[in-house]
Amino acid sequence: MSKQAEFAVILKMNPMFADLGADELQRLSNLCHTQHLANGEVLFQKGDAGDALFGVRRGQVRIETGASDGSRLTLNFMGPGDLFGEVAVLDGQDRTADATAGEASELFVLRREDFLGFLEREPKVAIKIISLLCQRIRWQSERMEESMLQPLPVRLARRLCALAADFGSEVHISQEQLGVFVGAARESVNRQLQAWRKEAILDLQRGRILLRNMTKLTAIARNE
Amino acid sequence: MSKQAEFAVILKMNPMFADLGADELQRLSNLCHTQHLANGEVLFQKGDAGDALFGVRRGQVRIETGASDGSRLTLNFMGPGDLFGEVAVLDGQDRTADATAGEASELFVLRREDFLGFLEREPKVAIKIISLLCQRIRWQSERMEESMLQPLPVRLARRLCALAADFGSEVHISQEQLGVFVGAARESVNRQLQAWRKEAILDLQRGRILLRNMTKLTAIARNE
DNA sequence: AAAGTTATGTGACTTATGACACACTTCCCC
DNA sequence: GGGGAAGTGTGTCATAAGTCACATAACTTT
Repeated sequence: MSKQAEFAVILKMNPMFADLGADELQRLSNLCHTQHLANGEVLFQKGDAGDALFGVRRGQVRIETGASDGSRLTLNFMGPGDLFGEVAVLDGQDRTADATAGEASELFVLRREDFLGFLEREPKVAIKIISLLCQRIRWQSERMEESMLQPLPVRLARRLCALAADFGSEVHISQEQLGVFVGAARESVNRQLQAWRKEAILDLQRGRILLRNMTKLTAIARNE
Repeated sequence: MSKQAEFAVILKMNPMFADLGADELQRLSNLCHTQHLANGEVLFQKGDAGDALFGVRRGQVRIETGASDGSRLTLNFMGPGDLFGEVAVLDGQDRTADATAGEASELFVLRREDFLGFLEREPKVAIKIISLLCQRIRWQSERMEESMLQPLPVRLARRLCALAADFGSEVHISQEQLGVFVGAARESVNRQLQAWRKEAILDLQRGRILLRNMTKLTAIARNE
């Protein structure tokens, strides 16, 4: 499979591009480049211009932010097949976090200028993108309100399920960071995790959570 | 001033269209129609196709939703100069609430098909709209998380300030509805309002709130 | 004007979660 | 291998809000 075809598959998996036709997707994929990153290499930093969209071909990229106390908090892990910077490529606003390669990686890069040129040549695609952005706006306002109002166990279960999608059943994250993710105190996170350990839903190790019973966990995430 | 020029002014006031050039705005305004509504007449209902954007020329339109128990909750009031359905006109999704004229009204109507045709002819405008939608997405995700985490008094103050922008200092809304707005129990809303009444920030009447001291209220909304 | 209906005011209780305090463990580095 | 530093486990307490249960007050309908 060609590089471009591989990128097209990744785009297709993202809701933002899922509804594009095969032909449109192909023409778009043809605009992509690739870029290699060594382990620990910085892809972009907070404040950089958001001038490209990235897709992970292989390796891992960590999205993280420097906290005020100097410590770093990982906000997200992007693995093969993940796409990030979709919004930045459309509006060019500055990055709001840092991105660093967690291991030697290869990325697909779609530059903003190329993408905008494409949209200008294909207004029908622009209109589709507009629809998708609108959906996202609606979706966000529905989900957000809903999900922030959920009790901590639900939010926590949802986040663990999401992480499991990236990591498999062994999630490598500290309880502190998990707390930041779900907007809760570290202690509260710990107590909930303990409760679940007693129910054999998961096991705990230092800096690691082993998900034993995804069925129960997703049930909790769906709020019973 | 022509009808179209009047509509252009309304569009210009909305963040979604504020960045369009005068010429683009004019061509867009030329696509508008007007529509008259008698007092109590229904403009659209939940589930209808979102096939147009509306601007209020004169009168008042209530956006409301039928609650499960059959009672109606007013979600918003649109007065002269207000625009609604901006997102629907772009993505055509179904209305998520009902709209009824609160008095005899005249509306500007911009139909979805006309608007999409316009975007297709002017891809540069489409790209601008895309940027604006992206901004909105970012804005939403920032504000939302932040604002749901705020304590009730802050959320309540913010909502009251927003309502004041539409109503002036005499906000006509029940405490029950206010509770729905800010996602809190009616009783909690009442207790907070009582506290503010004692501080002379506002006065309470049946179905009505009189804002006495907007300075203090906005200070609270900004979280001290 | 009597009766019913809706909106408001308030007290008592419950619950979820944050805050603080500290013990214990594991890892890392010199 | 000793001494941090970082991560984790738990108890105690404080607090914000929700829930329930009424009492009242204000409008509506007949």
